[in-house]
Amino acid sequence: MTIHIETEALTDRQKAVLDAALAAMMEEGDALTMTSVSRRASCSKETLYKWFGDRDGLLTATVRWQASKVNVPIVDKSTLERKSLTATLEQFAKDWLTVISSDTSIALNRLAVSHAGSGKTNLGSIVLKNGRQAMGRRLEPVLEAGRETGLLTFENTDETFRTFFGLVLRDVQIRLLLGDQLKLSAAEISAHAAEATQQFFTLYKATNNTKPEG
Amino acid sequence: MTIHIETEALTDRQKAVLDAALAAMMEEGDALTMTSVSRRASCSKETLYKWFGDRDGLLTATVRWQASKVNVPIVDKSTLERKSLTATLEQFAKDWLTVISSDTSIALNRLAVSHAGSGKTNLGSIVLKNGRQAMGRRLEPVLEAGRETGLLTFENTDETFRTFFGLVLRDVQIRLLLGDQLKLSAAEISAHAAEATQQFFTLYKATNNTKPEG
DNA sequence: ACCGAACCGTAACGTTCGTTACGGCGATAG
DNA sequence: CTATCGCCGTAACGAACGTTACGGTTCGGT
Repeated sequence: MTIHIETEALTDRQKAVLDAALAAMMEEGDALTMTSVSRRASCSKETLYKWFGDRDGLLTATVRWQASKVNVPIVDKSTLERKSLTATLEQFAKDWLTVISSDTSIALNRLAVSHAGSGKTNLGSIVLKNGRQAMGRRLEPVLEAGRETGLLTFENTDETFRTFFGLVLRDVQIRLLLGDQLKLSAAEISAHAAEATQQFFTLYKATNNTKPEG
Repeated sequence: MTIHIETEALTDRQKAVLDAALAAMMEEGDALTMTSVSRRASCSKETLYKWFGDRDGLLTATVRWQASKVNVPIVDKSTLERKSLTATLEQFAKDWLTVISSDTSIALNRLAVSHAGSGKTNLGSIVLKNGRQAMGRRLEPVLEAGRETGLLTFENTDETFRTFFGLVLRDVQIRLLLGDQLKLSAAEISAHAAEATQQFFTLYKATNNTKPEG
C-alpha cells in the first residue's frame, strides 16, 4: 500500500530490478506476477516486498522509473535562437511520435489505462503528468515565443497546443494501444512530423507577417 | 473458449444480461467477476457459461453487443444533398465526440486496451473495427464527395480522414482513458466541433474555388 | 574470525475467482 | 397430471497468485 521509494533515491540494483519489471510489463502486460519479476530480476520476492511494499508499489515505482528515463524534448531559449521555429516544432513532433510508438510507451500506457479503470491506483495520473502534460509544459513556451516574435497568432495557448497534439498524433496512439499492427518507420515519422508542422503553421501563422522560414 | 452467440441472434433476455455485464464493466472495469454479472443480471452462473462459454466469451459478446448499439453517424447521399458539407462534418464531429466521451465508450475502450496487452483475446481489434475504422468508412465517402463537388482538395483520402480525426479528438480520448476528470458539456462539444471543422476546411479547402458556406 | 544486515531461493498460507455440480421451481407439452 | 426442459440460487472444487515466513549465503565492518 505504502510507497517506500522516492523517485530520486534508487540503488543501481533497484534500478536493475525495475528494468526487469519493465521488461516483464512489456511481455506480460498487467498479468505480470511478482514471481515472474523476481525471476527476471534474479531477486527474491521478499526483496520486492521490502523495497516496494506491495504489487501496486512495484508497479508505481516502475512507471515512475520509466517516466524519469523518458527524454522529454527540451526546448530552451538558446535552442529557440539557434534553430528556426519550424525546425523546433518538427523535431518535437518527431521525438514525440517516436516515444509514443515505442514498445515501452505502449506497455506503460496500457497498464495505466487499465488501472485508471479499476480506480485502485493513480497510475493514470502519473502517466498523464509525465506524458501529455509534460509535453504541454515543454511546448507551450515555444508557442508563446513564436507568438511574441510575430510568427504565430493565437489566443489560448493550451488550445493551440492541443491542436498541435491532434495534428501530430492523430489516431496513432489509440490504434497502437488497441493492438493495431502499425509500423512507423523513421522516414514516415519524419515525413509526418514535417507535414503536421506545416499544417499547424497554416492554421496559426500570423496573417500580416513574414512567413516562417521565408 | 468458444463463442456461442452470433451477434444477430440474441434473445431479449440475453440482451438484458449483456446490458448488466456492460453496467458491471462500467463500474468495475476489467475486475468484473462472473458472480457480479450474474448478480446484476439476476441469472445463474450456469446460464452465463451455457450462453457464452467462458469469461472471455462473455466479454466478447458484451463488446459486440455494445458495438452493435452504437449509432455510427450515417451519412448517405440524401443527407449530403440536404445538408451542406460543413454542417455534415460538424454534426459528425459532434456525434463522435459525444460517443467518445461517454462512460460506456470509456469503459469499453479501457477493457479493449487491457486485453490488447495480454494478447489473449481480440477485443482490441473488435473495438478498432467498430470505432476508428467504422468512422473512416462513414466519413471517407463524404470527403470524396466534397472533393468531387470542388469544395475540398486532397490526394489521399485516408490521410485526410486521419487529420480530421486529430483535429476533432485531439487529446480527449487518451486523457479520458487515463482517468483525467474531463467534463465535456454539450456546448463545449458543439463549439469545438465547429472549430475543428473550420480548421479542417482551412487545411483542405480548394484554393481556386468558392469558400464552403459562402 | 565473528557479527549482523541484506538478500536469494523456496516453501507455505490464505484469498479470490473461474468453473462445475446439484437441488428446486416454474412453464410447457403430451 | 406428469415428465421434461430451461433457469435460478448456492455450494463446492481447483488453480493462480499475492503475501508471508524461513533457512542458507554473501559481504562489509570490527
